[in-house]
Amino acid sequence: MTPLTPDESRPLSEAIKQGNAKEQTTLKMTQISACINKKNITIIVFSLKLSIPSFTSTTIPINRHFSLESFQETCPNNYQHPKPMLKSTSRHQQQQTMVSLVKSSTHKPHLLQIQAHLTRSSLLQNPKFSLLFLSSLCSSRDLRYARLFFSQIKNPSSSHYNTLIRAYSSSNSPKEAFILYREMRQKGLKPDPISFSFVIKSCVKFRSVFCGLQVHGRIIRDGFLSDCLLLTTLMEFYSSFASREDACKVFDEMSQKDTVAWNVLISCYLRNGRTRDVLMLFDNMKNEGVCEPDDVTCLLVTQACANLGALEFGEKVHRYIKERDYGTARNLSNSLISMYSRCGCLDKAYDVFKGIGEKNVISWSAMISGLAMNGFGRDAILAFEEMRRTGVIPDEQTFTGLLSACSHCGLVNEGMEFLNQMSKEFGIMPNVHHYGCVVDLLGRAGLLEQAYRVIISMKVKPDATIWRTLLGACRIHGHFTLGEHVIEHLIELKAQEAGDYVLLLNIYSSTGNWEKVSELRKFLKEKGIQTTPGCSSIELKGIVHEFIVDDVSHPQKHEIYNKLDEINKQLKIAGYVAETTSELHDLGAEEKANALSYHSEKLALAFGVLVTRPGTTLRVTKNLRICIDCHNFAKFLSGVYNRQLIIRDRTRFHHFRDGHCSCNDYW
DNA sequence: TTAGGGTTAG
Repeated sequence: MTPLTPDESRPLSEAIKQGNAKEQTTLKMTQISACINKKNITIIVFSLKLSIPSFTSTTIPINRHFSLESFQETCPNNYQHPKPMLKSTSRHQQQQTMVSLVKSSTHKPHLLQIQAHLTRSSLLQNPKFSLLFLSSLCSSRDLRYARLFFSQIKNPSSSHYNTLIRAYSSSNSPKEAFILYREMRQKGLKPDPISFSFVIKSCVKFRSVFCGLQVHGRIIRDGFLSDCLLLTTLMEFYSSFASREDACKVFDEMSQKDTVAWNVLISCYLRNGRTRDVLMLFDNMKNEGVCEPDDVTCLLVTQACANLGALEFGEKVHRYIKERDYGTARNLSNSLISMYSRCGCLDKAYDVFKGIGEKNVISWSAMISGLAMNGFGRDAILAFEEMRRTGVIPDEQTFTGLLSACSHCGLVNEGMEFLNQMSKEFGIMPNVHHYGCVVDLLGRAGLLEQAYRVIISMKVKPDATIWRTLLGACRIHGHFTLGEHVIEHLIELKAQEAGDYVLLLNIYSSTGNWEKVSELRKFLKEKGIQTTPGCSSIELKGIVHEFIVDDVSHPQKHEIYNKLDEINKQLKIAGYVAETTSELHDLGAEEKANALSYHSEKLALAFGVLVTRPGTTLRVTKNLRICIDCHNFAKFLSGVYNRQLIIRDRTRFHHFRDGHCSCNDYW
């Protein structure tokens, strides 16, 4: 006999049921529920034999040993034939039992019986009890009973409304919360700050800026602007509607900003693409000393570092995590794996991975994706096999990582095998991301027709990204007829972007089709389509420097351009020849070479060479795909200037060392 | 026993 703990409430009712065969027969027509609070356990036997609800209950202190005998001892008379206890027990006990019963019962007929009984009895007229009962009903997933019960209450108080509003705000019909809020105001009842925050939350959930703004106005009029928690909810509301400025305004107006408020602000910046500012906010928090960053802050900032490829800052956050003893949190570790992988720092990602005691599917998938994006496709597959051996079940994202591993390393057969395996063995239907990897895999391998057939035959609707992937493959293999065809699909989806036309231009120019080039350029000019400027960032000593094509904004611009000229000369001596096919203009060879010189990644690299010593690692992140010329440039630079280079572009990592690229090839 | 806010960990 062992003492009971709250976790054992369910096994307890099972234990009673399984007592012995005789007991089972006796209990066949009854439902047994057990309800536990800090001190006691209440066991309720609910009988279905009688036409009106009848039950008996007993309460045992939690520290006492439980057995079927002790249960029978405490209620010897009622055990076998539960009698309607509502007639014989005190009112308080009745209420207690009813509430316990509702809380532990998920059986609909019971709820209906209880409610029918309540409607007949006088219990409903007691506002305190009706509130209790309403809140019990609200804990059920199905709010229809709560709504029905609510409609039977003659004069619902604001507490009644608040209870129901709270339940609806996190339900599948959040709009009901707003409707109830309006109704209560019409009746002259005033919501308090707590119910306001539920209403705001529901506006976020049913995506209505208009309703949310109305509520904000009312909050101002009712004078609740000093409530820090309510204002945090409002910040989240503005943040979720991409109104970063409004969220900031609310933040500034807060008299007391706690860590959660800072976290909401950081999450707002992260969500709205102001990633670099997230790092600044983290520093502000630490330096101002008012609010110490917590584990959630670290999680958010880690993601920002991953997006930026800001390794040094990420390491700083990692140190902070260790200092504050957050290191054992698996979500943080998993996020760190992703951060280090996305910064091209696989050994550190692996260190974090090794340190996780119990690795879950997310830990494994993060590691697999990390290996994949850094060009270690075979190791990603080995990791997957190891994961299977440890008994972890793969999910959708595990296969995304695996398939991208195959596409990065040109493992066509393996990739097709995994695509087959995922649905057959694991029952996971390939989604658009999985197909995207397969299209990329086939496309890069030159199997363009097969890639096209995959898109046409897949069960999910092809999105713009998947067409764009195929367009990229057309660019590699100079297949302009299929490229034109793909653009048509993108136009059909109304998703064609400037970058897509640039790819098509690249296809035309790489095949020397200058007539088509000028035709398309004319078209772009007429339509006013602006191409996205290339942008590269490099992190040095914890500071992220950004460069755009032909950038002249950097304070050290003269030194950078001089350095770039010097590098160009040196690389030419080493055998570097400017590759011009990806350039848009139909220029002379000399002009082309000049036009290529100031791509943003070259500026970032020149700056890196300028301020570091030989032997260092330079990490560059680019928003678009790196062009073949810059790829060559980097390859030569890594040898001539003795720098290890890790360039992350829109699709993958490129590692360069001693004049070689880890992929051994541009693609 | 009406009872609040932030993390899409990959």
